[in-house]
Amino acid sequence: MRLEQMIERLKESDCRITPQRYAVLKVLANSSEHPSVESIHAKLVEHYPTMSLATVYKTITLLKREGEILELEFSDLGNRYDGRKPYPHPHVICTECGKIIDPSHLDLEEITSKMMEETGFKIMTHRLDFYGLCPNCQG
Amino acid sequence: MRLEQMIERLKESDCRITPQRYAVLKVLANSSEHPSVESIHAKLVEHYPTMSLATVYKTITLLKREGEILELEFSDLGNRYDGRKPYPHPHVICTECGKIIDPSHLDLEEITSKMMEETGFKIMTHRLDFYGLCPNCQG
DNA sequence: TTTCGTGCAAAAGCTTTGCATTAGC
DNA sequence: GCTAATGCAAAGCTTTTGCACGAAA
Repeated sequence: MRLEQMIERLKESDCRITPQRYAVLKVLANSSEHPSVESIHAKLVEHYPTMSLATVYKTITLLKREGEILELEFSDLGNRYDGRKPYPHPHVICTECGKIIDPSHLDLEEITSKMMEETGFKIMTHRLDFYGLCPNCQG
Repeated sequence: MRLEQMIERLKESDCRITPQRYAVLKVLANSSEHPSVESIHAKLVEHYPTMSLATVYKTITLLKREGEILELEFSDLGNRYDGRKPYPHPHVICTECGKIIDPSHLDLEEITSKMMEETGFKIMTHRLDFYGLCPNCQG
């Protein structure tokens, strides 16, 4: 399961599993709504009143370095995180309410090969986002 | 040509074409390297010593509202802008030197339709970025 | 016991805003 | 002349950093 995988990876890199880190990992492993740093922190402060924003940021930096989290950068919505599927996959984003969902996987292998051929780049990863209105916001 | 198109659009929206705006538009219309606000400003200060960063930001906000510019959000590289092709198109980005190029157009029509069917979203636009090493940075 | 992590507050970027001055139209 | 745009400085956000204290192994 995701939580165990994350913990395993951090231990392999000689990181300590503190209660704070465990809590952040747990939220990331169990959230499908692509939370922000702010929302992770808000959720945790209820149970760990001293939990600081800096610790959430530091844990996320750590997970990014370990490749255990996917960062989605948005200048409007702020950065959002996907701890369940830390590999590139498409997202569908509502420009009205900020909802982000994962549609079924799309295979971009072939397109990626074509891009490498055409540009000479050695492509390592990609990002594919669709923007529009979710069913609720189409009123 | 792009510059004239931008000017036309701003005039239609009753915006004044000041020397400062004209200068920003000119840079955006003629740059293929997807400049940042900072680099646009740096280029212009040489000729217009009083040109302020705020004015560049305000002009870009205006162009975004008018749909005459494409904003590419990156938390590492900072936001970058494409004034030549203000519609969605793929980008190939070097993670080493920050170079951004436009490969030939890819048709995502069919994929977009599939996404709409699957998710119920009304998709208006998209973003597709490939990340890797450009030929120069592969040493 | 030694090293690493936490949490506070301060700093750092980047972008936006308020407001008096200046300049299009 | 009326109204909008400029440019400065200040404010706002998000994210990072420094450092003393506390906790993990």
